[in-house]
Parts: sequence; C-alpha cells; structure tokens
Amino acid sequence: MARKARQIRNAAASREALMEAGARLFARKGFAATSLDAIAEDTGLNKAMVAYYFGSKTGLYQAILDQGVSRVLERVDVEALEARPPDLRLPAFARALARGFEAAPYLPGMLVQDYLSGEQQMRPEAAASLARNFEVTRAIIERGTMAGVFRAVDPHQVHLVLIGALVFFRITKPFRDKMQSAGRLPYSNPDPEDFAEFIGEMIARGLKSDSTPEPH
Amino acid sequence: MARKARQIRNAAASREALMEAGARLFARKGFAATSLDAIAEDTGLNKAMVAYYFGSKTGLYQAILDQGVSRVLERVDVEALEARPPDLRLPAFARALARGFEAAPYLPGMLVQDYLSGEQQMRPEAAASLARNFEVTRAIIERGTMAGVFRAVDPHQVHLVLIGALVFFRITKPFRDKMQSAGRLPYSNPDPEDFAEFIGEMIARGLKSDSTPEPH
DNA sequence: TTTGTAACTAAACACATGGTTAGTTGGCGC
DNA sequence: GCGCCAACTAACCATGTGTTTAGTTACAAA
Repeated sequence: MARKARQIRNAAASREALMEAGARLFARKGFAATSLDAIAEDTGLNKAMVAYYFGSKTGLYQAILDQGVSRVLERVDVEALEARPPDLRLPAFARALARGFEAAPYLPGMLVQDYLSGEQQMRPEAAASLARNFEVTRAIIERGTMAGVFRAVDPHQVHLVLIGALVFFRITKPFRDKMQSAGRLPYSNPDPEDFAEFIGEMIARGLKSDSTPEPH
Repeated sequence: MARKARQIRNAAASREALMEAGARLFARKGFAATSLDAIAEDTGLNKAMVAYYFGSKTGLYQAILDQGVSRVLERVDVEALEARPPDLRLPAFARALARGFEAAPYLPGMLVQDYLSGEQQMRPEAAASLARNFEVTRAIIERGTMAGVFRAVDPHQVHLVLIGALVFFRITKPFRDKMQSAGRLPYSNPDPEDFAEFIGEMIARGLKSDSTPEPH
C-alpha cells in the first residue's frame, strides 16, 4: 500500500512498518491467510525481516496484539478515573472503548479471530489485561445498583452486550464503508463514537430501576 | 473428530458429513486457513469428494453458508408471523435468532470470518437474505414508535446492537465453555436463549418512550 | 578512511496446499 | 449372478508457504 522508496536504514521505522502492515492484513485475512510475502510487499522490506525483528510470523502477531491491547486499556484507564453518576458512566465507558478501537482499529478483528481459532495465539498476559474491562462494567453496575439507580442484573450479561456490540460494529465497519462508497448501503452508517454513545445510553436506560420512574 | 469406520457408501450421508466438518473448521479457522485435507481427515473421506459433491472448496463453503442462513431465517420468519405488543416482539425476535444460531451453530463464526476476510466468499443472494433480518427490527421499532411506546431512534443502530451482541455471544461461547469446564471462569456463563431474552428485554426497556412513565 | 556490525536482501529449503486424473469398488437393478 | 455406474480412492501436479542461510551494504564510531 504505502510502498516506500527504501534506501535508508532505520530499525525503529522498519519494525513499525511491519507491525502496521501486519495489523491491517491479519485483521482483513486472518492469521493463516496472511502471507509474509504480502507483508513484505506492503512494507517494501524483505520477508526475512519478520524473523529478524519478531522471531517468527507468530511473534509479529503477538507483538501487534500486545500493542493494541495496551492502546485500548490506556483509554479505558483514563476514563475510569473520572467520577460521574452511574448512568453517565456507561456511555463514557463505551466511548472510551470506541476511542481505544480507533487507536487500534485492527484489534477487534484479531481478537475475534483469536477467540474463534480455539488455539489461542494471544499471550495470556494480554488476555488477562483485557479481562480488566469487565471489572469496569462490574463496578459501574454495582455502584448503580447500590445507589438504587439500576435494577439488579447480571453484570456479565451487560458486559457481553456492550463489548459484543462494539466489537461487531468495528468488525463490520469496513463492509459498511465499502457498501456506502459503492452507493449500495440502504441504511445509516453511524460514526463509531456516536454509536458507542448510543449503546451506552440505551443500556443505561434499559437498566433503570423500575422503582424510580423519572430519575436523572 | 468423528472419524467413521467407512466401508459403506452413502451419497447423502457423505455430503452431510463434509458440510458438518467444513462448517466446524471454517468457523474456527476461516476459509483460507481450513485445508481440504483437514476436512477429509475429519470425515474419513478423500478430499477429492469435495470437488465431487461441491465443485470446489468455495462451493462447499457457499453451500454451508446457504444452509445456515436458511435455517436461521426459518426461525425468524415463523416468529415474525406472531402478533405481539411491540415491547414483547424484540425479546421474541432475539430468542428466534438465538434458536436459529442453535440450529446453525457455526454460522456466526463463518459470517464473521467472511466479513473479516475482505474478499467475500459468501454468495450475494445469501447476504441479501440475511439483510431481511434488519427489516424485522425496522418494522418492530417503527410500529413501536408509531404506537408511542418507543422513542424515535435509528433502527439500524438498534439492529447492530442486537445482532452484534448475539453474534459475539455465540462466537465466544466455546471459549466460555472451555474456561468453565476448566474451572477458570470467574463469571456467569448464560444459556443462549436466556441471554437473548435478556438483551431483547433490555433493548425494549432502553427504547421506552420518555413520555410514558409506567407502561405495560 | 577504515572497520565492525546492525540492517537488510536473494535464494533455497522442506513442506503443505487446492485441484485433477486415472483407476477401483460397493451395491442396486435386472 | 452379473454388469453397470455412482461413490470413492491414491497419486500426482503446480503453486505458494514460513523459515533458514549465506551473503551484501549502509553507516557510525574510531
């Protein structure tokens, strides 16, 4: 794609280029279907450089996943510090996740591929980091329930809805964009942050305690 | 997996076995990463039988997708005929989808893999059939809004939340099940239909018109 | 300017892939 | 019991794969 006229040597830039191209291709075609030749083609480097910098194709994959996970968690952690009323924290959390996916747009696809594959390529540390997201949801729900704003629900089910919708949205976004630019999309193509806002707010409304008719 | 002691000859059973094994493997590994050798291994048949019955690997893939899509749509179409108040139609629709995914358990994985792959293997007709699901959501929302039960929202965003959550739930289910049986799942592992019920109801609550404080 | 080494390439490797082909065989109709 | 053909297999082919290796080159330090 961005094939560079490469005469200069720069380890950091080459490493970065391999990760960028790898992320894009792994997310589009999956781990197995992405060839090192394709990555080399995209970067203008030789495919032997993958082994040179990352040891193997799997090593490159894991490095990309690690980077994506930490980018998402940065956004979420910043968000988690802000104090807000419970029913506003869900939209804020959703927005933080959406921004994280914006910073690591290939992560959701790679995560899903990893889940589907059965044989986890993702490093256990990365998986454990990701699981911290559930703690955020759980804390928000618990706080809201204690305050009487939310009814009592299984926080894990709520978390599945939130993450599931956001991940699915991200994964299918290229498809919608392609359809749209071909003029064949017969419905809306929401902006990621708007969609996150929408789902966060809808969930918050859906969780409202029955006993409080008009809160806020 | 279910390698049969195969001495008898049975066209229908062989065809079926190829589709079953293909569905399982395509959903796990994606189209490109699934080899005909693996499918042959699983069925105890020779890989030439894929060409014999389906013309090619792509032909097998499309046959499986077509079957899955029609199984899901059967459930949804039956459901769509039942008349209910709008806020009950959303949980019912979600349940119908969940039952459809139960009947075609590998479909969500294959769909996601297909979306991710970039080069769509799915037949356009199958994609068009799938799109009918959105019409169901749209009709439910429209009816509800007209009746004043729902507030005005973008039906496509609602649809994305519903489908996204259900699909994500399905494709991560094997992971949860594996964790659970290993005793390493620190949260709930909901039943698919219960989860569908939950999300349908939560969305219906989340869509409730602001002007009607205590409906039902 | 020389030199050491990190950054990089070309080529070869062993192996797996999807598809094809030529041939074999089980079982049903007669 | 026999012949026929659908059902099935083994082997091969051309191509593409991830990794390794042996060698080349840019560049910074001396």
